[in-house]
Amino acid sequence: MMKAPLDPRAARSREAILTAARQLLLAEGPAAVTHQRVAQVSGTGRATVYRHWPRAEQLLLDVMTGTDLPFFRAPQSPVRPWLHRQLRQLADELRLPTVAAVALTVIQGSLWDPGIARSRDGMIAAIDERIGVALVLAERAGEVELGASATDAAALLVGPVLYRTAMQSGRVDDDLIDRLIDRVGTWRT
Amino acid sequence: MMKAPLDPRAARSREAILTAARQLLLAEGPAAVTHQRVAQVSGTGRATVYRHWPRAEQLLLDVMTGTDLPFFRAPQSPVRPWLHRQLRQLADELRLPTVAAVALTVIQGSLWDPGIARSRDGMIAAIDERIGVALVLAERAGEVELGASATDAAALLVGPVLYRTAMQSGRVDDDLIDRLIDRVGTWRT
DNA sequence: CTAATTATGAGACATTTTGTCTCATAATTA
DNA sequence: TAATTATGAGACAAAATGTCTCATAATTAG
Repeated sequence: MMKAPLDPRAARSREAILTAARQLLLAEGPAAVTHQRVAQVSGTGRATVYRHWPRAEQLLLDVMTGTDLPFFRAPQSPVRPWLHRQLRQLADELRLPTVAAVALTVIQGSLWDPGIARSRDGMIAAIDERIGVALVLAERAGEVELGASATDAAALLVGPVLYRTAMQSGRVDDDLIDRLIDRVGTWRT
Repeated sequence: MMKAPLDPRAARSREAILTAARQLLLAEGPAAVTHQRVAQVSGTGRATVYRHWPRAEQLLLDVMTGTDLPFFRAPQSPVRPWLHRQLRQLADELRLPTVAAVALTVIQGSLWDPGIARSRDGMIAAIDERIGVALVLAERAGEVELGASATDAAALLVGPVLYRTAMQSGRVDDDLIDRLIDRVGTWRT
């Protein structure tokens, strides 16, 4: 990506606007992310918000894609404890209002907004692929014998975490994480 | 619940409004459920919509609670095939835009609207409890030896289905369902 | 250092939306 | 048949939306 050498004033405005929009999404939900309120909160002029993002929905999308969720990066051997740490981090972050708001807004927004749907597909594909890479790594090291494809494994691991945090609004304890990992294949250790 | 003997005109309006609101939620998302648009689509007067639901968010909530999801009702013995059928039905329904829209709007809306949060808690508690009843039934029949609590079992069963349909936007095949059921305990059959 | 460029905030402006009325009318009920 | 009541149409003020212009200040080019 070529980033055009941006005028520092524009960069400042852009950043202030994105921050305010994120703040509004957090506090009051996506419906609160309007040009007017973002202008108020960010301290910028209303026209400036319109200049940078003519449509509010695009701003919201940028807020969400801007908050990238760094999960399951850089697998380490042995894979099991690494996977446990990643799932723990995922569970912990999903309890943070910031992350939950972005994640659930992406999930729901994909139903009607193709742009958001693409964003979601990107995130999910990344997660699925990273989990796949990690599990293959574990299998090559003789650490596990896989019982599911990468996408199935991702569903088996992440699905329950999501359900527990977003639906049951409860904590994911380490026992549950262990149980999830157990059921993705047969571990030799 | 005492239902006040309602004027047929009011009942008709109410029904038309709810239908239109559901339709709008489906087609364009919760942001489209405004008094004005609902009035247009339903063919009722704008004032009538305001009379019945002074706040649009309340109307949206009624739309969602009105669409009740009849899952995991009335467990049958043997439990395993019944559980399989229920999960299949859940997966199939979650692929319907109607159900997905309501479900995901509830999930996301609970972050900011306490009323929606209560609604979600009710749904989830019902599902968890029904799954729990079914699994205890199976255990008493010697069909399975449980390896998880009711809420854990619900997360293990429903979580992956939700992740596969809502996030990976893919089909839940019967093999996956079997695998899910397998991992909720040790089955004797 | 100076001059040209450019993003900004303030605000004007027409348009649309929102929320609250009133009122004549038609459906319902007593 | 007469009284009640929900409705649609529309008036109305207030707020929000989207698009302008313009003077100003920050930035950049020369």
